[in-house]
Amino acid sequence: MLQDAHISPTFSPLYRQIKSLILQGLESGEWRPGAAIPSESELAARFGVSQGTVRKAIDEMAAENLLVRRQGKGTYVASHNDDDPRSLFRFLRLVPENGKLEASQSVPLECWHAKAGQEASRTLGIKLGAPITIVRRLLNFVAKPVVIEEIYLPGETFAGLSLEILQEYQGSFYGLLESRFGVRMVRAEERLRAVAADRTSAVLLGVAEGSPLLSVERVSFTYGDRPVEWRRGLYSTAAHYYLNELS
Amino acid sequence: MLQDAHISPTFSPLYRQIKSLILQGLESGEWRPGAAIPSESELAARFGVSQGTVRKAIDEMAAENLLVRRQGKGTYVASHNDDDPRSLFRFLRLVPENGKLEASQSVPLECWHAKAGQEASRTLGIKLGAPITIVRRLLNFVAKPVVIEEIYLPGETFAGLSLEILQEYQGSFYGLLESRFGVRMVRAEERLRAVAADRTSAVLLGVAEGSPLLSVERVSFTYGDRPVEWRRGLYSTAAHYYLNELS
DNA sequence: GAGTGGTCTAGACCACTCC
DNA sequence: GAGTGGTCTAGACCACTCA
Repeated sequence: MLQDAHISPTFSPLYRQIKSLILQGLESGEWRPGAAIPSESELAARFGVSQGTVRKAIDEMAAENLLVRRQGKGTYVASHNDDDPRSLFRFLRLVPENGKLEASQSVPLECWHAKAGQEASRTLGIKLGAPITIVRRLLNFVAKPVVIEEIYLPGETFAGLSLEILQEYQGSFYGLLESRFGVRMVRAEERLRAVAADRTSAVLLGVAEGSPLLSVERVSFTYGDRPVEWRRGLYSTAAHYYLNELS
Repeated sequence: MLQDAHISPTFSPLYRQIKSLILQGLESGEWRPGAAIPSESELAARFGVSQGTVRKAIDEMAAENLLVRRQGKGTYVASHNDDDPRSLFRFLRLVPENGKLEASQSVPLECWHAKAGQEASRTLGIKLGAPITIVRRLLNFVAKPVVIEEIYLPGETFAGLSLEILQEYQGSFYGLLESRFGVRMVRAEERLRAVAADRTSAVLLGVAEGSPLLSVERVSFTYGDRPVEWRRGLYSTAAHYYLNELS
């Protein structure tokens, strides 16, 4: 039975308890990304609350991009593998200057294994010296390289990731992590700076050494605000810009 | 009387009609920023709908940062002049490297009047040659200059804006535009690029000429997605970074 | 036509704020 | 204690999807 909503002292409304119960279902893998969760009335019966209460819980989770409602069909676990093109660009804010929506193409360059240094262990919340996997890749827009990134992943969570897997996979990087390792990225923080291009980056991006690049450092989180990815990208903003909506 | 919600073909639910009615009250200035709007039950009576329907309309507007709910007190028109420090930093995403929340201090340098060129007229949605006001200013963090910006405003909307007014005013720039000109910024789009510092910017920011700076171009919108501000800033990201939350 | 989410209602009670 | 927003319920009906 559910805790009575009105006892307190740490008052938590019923719909939030329902929310965390649904969240448990997501974390435990009971409902996988892309799959449908039970209908509102079914959940209401299971949890012993009214449909309106379940509705409010789901509403909040839909607003947080954890669930996706589809009228007439059902409620689904949000996924990076769905057909909605927006979910592809939800984390990549780079837009071509001419406005056209170009498909970006990922070119994995390297993938190797290492031990977590101080910075990696701190940002990923793992032990110093714990295994990590590092991916180096290029992002092309219309066959021209625009982004070079290095991605740091906790080795235990993504054991078995290799260059071959990256090259084979059709779809987005987060789609791969989701379908192959069952880890779904829910939100991320990006820190942006302007930096000068070093020699190797300049060559890869086809710009002059020392020319200004946009440095984008990202930490991504899965359910429960657990950090599971740390990456640093260098963006060439000669023909593209980073678009951000403030509200 | 309200349009019946179930006639269609362009079906618009009742609560959205209520929403646009409340929006009218905001645009017309019936309820000014910082002031309280009528209670839910009062609005329900006025519009001839149930309280739940008004509630849903207000919920959406609160999610869009147009209104602010305060339990036990009432619902208020969102303002850049409230005491909540978050509303100050809602549009300035620059964060010091050391993590401490520093107060930024604005130093107006110049304020002059001109005629809108092609770019200004297009982004601000005004006629070519229409009057515009241009503000040039520095942003200091702990007495050190970190940002230099130029702000383009439609002259008719902000008639009378001068350097003296800018220097006198205590509070944020958007707070000034709001209390003095009755224009509230609701959302904005920012386009970021990495650029090399030109001579004058380098001097003002205390960096070497040619060193990388973050160029931030912003278009801000008031109610009804009407653009009313265009600005370009150059951010020194030596000791600060631009923080963005992706979700 | 059955099942899903979406809207709308009316009413009860709770939590918070202020007088 | 009166007034506000916040939660929860139960029930009706609508819009959409799919078979």
